Amino acid sequence: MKNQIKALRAERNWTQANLAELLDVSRQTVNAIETGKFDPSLPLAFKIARLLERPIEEIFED
Amino acid sequence: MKNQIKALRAERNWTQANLAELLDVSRQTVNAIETGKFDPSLPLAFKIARLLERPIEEIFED
DNA sequence: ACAAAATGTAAAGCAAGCTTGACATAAATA
DNA sequence: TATTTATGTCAAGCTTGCTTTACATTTTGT
Repeated sequence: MKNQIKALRAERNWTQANLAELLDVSRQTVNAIETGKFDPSLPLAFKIARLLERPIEEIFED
Repeated sequence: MKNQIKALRAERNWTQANLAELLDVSRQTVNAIETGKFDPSLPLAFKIARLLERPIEEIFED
């Protein structure tokens, strides 16, 4: 599953570490999701969508 | 995380087994999600949303 | 060029998602 | 009422999501 996290994060000038802290997960988790190593859980996807102010379907693509 | 799967499924007169087959997961998985035992993975949430013709955010609530 | 910050990656371990098989209870129907 | 269909639940096992620690590489800034 692809996603637009890296681009949306960059728009905000957030580092992976910044985003990780806001999401309350580890930096490695953010990196792994961005680089497509795995998909976030549904609750984490909701948190990401809220922070990046986009519907889940706009951030993630199946 | 709560969800509206049971109601949306009922609208369509689908059994848990019907939905499970359409989603390509086990009946127990559908049951567990409906009864709140656990949340679906993000890919499964996408499948559910497509089948039930609603955005993820309308089906699931954090 | 150099140092610092950011990103990528790996291993080991625990938690959550999902499987199959089996059985109990509830709801629908003949 | 009796039988079938639907739902709930449990256990054991496998896979995936996420953690911490650690280190290598790339990018940024002086």
